[in-house]
Amino acid sequence: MRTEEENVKLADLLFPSIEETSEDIISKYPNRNLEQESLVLRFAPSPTGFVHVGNIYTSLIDRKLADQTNGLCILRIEDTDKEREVEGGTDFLINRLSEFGIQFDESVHRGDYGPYIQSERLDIYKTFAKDMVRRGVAYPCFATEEELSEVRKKQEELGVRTGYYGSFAKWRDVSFDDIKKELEKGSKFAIRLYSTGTFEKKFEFDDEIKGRCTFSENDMDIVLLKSDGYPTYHFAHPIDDTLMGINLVIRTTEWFPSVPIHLEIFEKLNFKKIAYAHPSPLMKMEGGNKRKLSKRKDPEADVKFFLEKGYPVAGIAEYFLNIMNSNFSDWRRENPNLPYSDFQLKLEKFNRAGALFDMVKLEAVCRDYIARLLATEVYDEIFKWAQKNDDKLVKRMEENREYCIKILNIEREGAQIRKDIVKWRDAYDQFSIFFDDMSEELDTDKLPANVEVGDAKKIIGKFLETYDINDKSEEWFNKIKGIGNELGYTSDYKAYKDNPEKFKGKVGDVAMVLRIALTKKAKTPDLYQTMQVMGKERVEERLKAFVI
RNA sequence: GCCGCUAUCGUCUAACGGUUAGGACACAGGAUUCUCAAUCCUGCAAUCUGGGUUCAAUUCCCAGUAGCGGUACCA
Repeated sequence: MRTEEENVKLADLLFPSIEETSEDIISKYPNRNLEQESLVLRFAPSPTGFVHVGNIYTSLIDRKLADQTNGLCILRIEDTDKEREVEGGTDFLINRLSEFGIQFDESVHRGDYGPYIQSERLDIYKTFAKDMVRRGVAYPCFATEEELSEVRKKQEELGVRTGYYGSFAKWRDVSFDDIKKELEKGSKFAIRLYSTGTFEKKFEFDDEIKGRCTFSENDMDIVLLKSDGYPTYHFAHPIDDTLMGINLVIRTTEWFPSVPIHLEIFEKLNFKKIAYAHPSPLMKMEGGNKRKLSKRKDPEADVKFFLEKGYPVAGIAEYFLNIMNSNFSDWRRENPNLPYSDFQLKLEKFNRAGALFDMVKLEAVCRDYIARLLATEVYDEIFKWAQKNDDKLVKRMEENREYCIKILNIEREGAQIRKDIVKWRDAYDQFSIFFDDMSEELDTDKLPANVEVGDAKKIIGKFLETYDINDKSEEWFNKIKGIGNELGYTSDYKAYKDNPEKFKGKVGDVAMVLRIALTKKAKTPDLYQTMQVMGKERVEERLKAFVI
């Protein structure tokens, strides 16, 4: 047991270089001048050089809630684990986030409540740690890694909870002199919380997503400051979020069990508590079990996957919104033309279990999203994607802007909207039939089985004789019917169905011949529109080549 | 092991204690059509198990089971 005076002496002994007090620091972070309902949120990732889809999911919640309440969304870099840190990780992260349209009001290079990188805040944490030692609510611990794992082993054998608590907390009540002696030996120390909780005591707590929950009080003397001088998450979180004026902490459920620890630290720091919301992470089904989307096993866990393939970031956001608040899809149906930012996200509507990440549904949402766009907008998006992924495509699109827009506009304006673009990479399929150098080779096996190659050439020959680009759709089709009837391909489907043997085929076969002669493909958009977009010259050229 | 959270069609989910348990995606069939897509119609398909409470339970309570998370000088 140490006296109050001894604790004051101990604090100075432990942190001789820290001269500021915690009050000094707090005074540098004035209250934010915001409306009461405005939320100040923070997205606080570690710069590991990898951006997980879950990061996009979570940061979207932060950004959205801040926007909805005229609040602020802050980026804070949590680089306190030197083992996992990657060079350039922070810039990489910021760039990736911005590719997904996530911007921050305060970030590494901007804002008055920084620094926003934890490794630049070490003195702040030390100041608070010193203050806590002085007040006897924290203490130095000299236990080595080996000693700790031995204790853990013993605890496991005994069948009791593992951890540094109660009688297992060797350095908790050591005398000032003994600590001083250890210090003089040059031993490294961590600073631990002097917990006063009782594990047997339960308390209730309200989470903004999970609702009312029951916890045991924390009784672990968890590490606040590691022996390398860096804070643990448990310590940095209350300090940073308090100083930065955060009023709602959103973080995934892996933090949920640590709530009692954090609440106790808030108390010992004399800080006002901050509301929490713990959304569940995105899951994946494997062998009948759910698991978190894994960096190693799932390519789609890395946002690079979506960026490279060109999934529309707004579509991804809409899919996430769907998972967060399932009423989003109803809202979308009622408001097809509003941006998703108009949707009111509600924390209380979040699902409490983990949702499975469903690529099929994601693609359906992306498809619908793109279907709502104008051809020019689709062009712009594909172009932006190509600038990062395909120089040849950029060139092609620049040189053929109007042509490309016309292509993308096929079956887009009007009641019938094609939904065959899911991602920008699908542009290749859209463009390929319209550019000679992207075209496939002719494969006569694709012709309908009942049409001889000779007949096919006859069909095309006859078509060329009467082809007029100025024909309206109806006239155009009448000509095809006429050619068919002349050669024994009926346009009377009923008659054909009743007596197929009386005919060589039906008009559909004739149209198919034209389709293949023109595009080399059996599946294309509306043929009439396709020909209108291609233009007279290209159509005639391709058809003539087929006849030869 | 201990602590906590969760449990409705294959998936995401909706349902003041009273509903033929609703929708979306997927799937199957049909209509339409020059192919494909789109569109429209139809179909398939769910309250984890067992106890309570109640006139009445998907809903409230308890237990079990399962899944998830935590149990670090990682975040």
